[in-house]
Amino acid sequence: MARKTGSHAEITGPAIRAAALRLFARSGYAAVSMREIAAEVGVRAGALYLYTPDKQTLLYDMMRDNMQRALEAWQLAKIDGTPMQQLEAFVRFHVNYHVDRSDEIFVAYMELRNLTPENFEQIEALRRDYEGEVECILTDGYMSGDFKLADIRVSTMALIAMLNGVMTWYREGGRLSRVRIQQIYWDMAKQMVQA
Amino acid sequence: MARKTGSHAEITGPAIRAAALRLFARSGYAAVSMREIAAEVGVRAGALYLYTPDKQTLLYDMMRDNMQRALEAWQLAKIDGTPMQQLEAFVRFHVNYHVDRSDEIFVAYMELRNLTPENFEQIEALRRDYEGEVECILTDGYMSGDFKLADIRVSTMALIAMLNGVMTWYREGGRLSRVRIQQIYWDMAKQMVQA
DNA sequence: GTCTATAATCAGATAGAC
DNA sequence: GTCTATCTGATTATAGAC
Repeated sequence: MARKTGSHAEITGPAIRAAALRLFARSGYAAVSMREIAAEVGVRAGALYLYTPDKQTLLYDMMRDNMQRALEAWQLAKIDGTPMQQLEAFVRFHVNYHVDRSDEIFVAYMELRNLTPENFEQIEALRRDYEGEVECILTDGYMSGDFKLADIRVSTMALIAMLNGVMTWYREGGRLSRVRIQQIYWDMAKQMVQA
Repeated sequence: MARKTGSHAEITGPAIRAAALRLFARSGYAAVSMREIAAEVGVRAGALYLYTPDKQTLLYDMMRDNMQRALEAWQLAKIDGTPMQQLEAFVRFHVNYHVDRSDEIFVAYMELRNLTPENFEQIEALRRDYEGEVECILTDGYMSGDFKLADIRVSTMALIAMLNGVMTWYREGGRLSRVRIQQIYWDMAKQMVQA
């Protein structure tokens, strides 16, 4: 990995973000030093500051980009249709996205408390946008009588929490295929909301 | 809080554990210094080492005690009966316990990666014991035909993840009473497993 | 049992050479 | 664009006074 002096802006920038993501996901933001990130990339710690003003901004930019990417991906995946069809699209999207990008999602959930108050507000707003998408679907289904829910807000939190669980246990090449896992979670979600 | 020299072993020990729990829950193990814990208790950092050999052991002892306390509490709360009755007892216990001791549970989930490998193994074993209790109930219900589950293992993870969600949003004095929250989660859990 | 003082190390971040 | 060297301050943990 070690490398001599030279210009590699195009690869070093993304490499830093990738290394930081991997290390933050594994050990947590506070436990990872700038020197560790640099070593993973193959540069010295000082070189990192050509790409980020400080460690906090490195975390914040990463989380903001990840949340925005997730929101954009959902905007592309969402469909028109009945509340039940919309919910199925969401469950399948969410499970798939969490399996594909578990480090990003893991950091987005675990490192909220390591953001400065101002940065936290920004990320929290994006997170609420994402939650709002689910709450809209559940509200539509509740109003139309398609869903039976004791409490829309709690159901939203419960559904998301249930689905998020997949990222804590899923490992590539495990017992269950991605499609099978999608199907299992969709079966459970359907039962949770059914009228 | 500040206090002069004197002997207060009976109160300082518990005070350290309480302060560490609160601070670890709020900011994370790696982001909390021994000085911060000491300041919260009203002593100097050196005094902490009369009560713990090091910071890692402080975390490990706390997590082990918390997991064991949770397991013991469940042993007292669990009942005989049909799988459905046993599941109801578990859901109500779990939600109640998470609401009552959210800091303990939060630390137990968030700080696993800050344990040394040996300590992690111990805590992980206790966590698996707890999960095993749920998996047993679901297996019984599946075998008897009371529950309809696509995959017992995934259902176990999904149920626990869904219930754990309560600790991320519940706040004392909020919109919903504890009994109401128990009921809502039990309704959702029941729908998730119903045949 | 707690304090003060300190050792030893490591953190984030910057300056200037190449 | 990266490195070496360094600044400044914080960290865990210990030793010895009281």
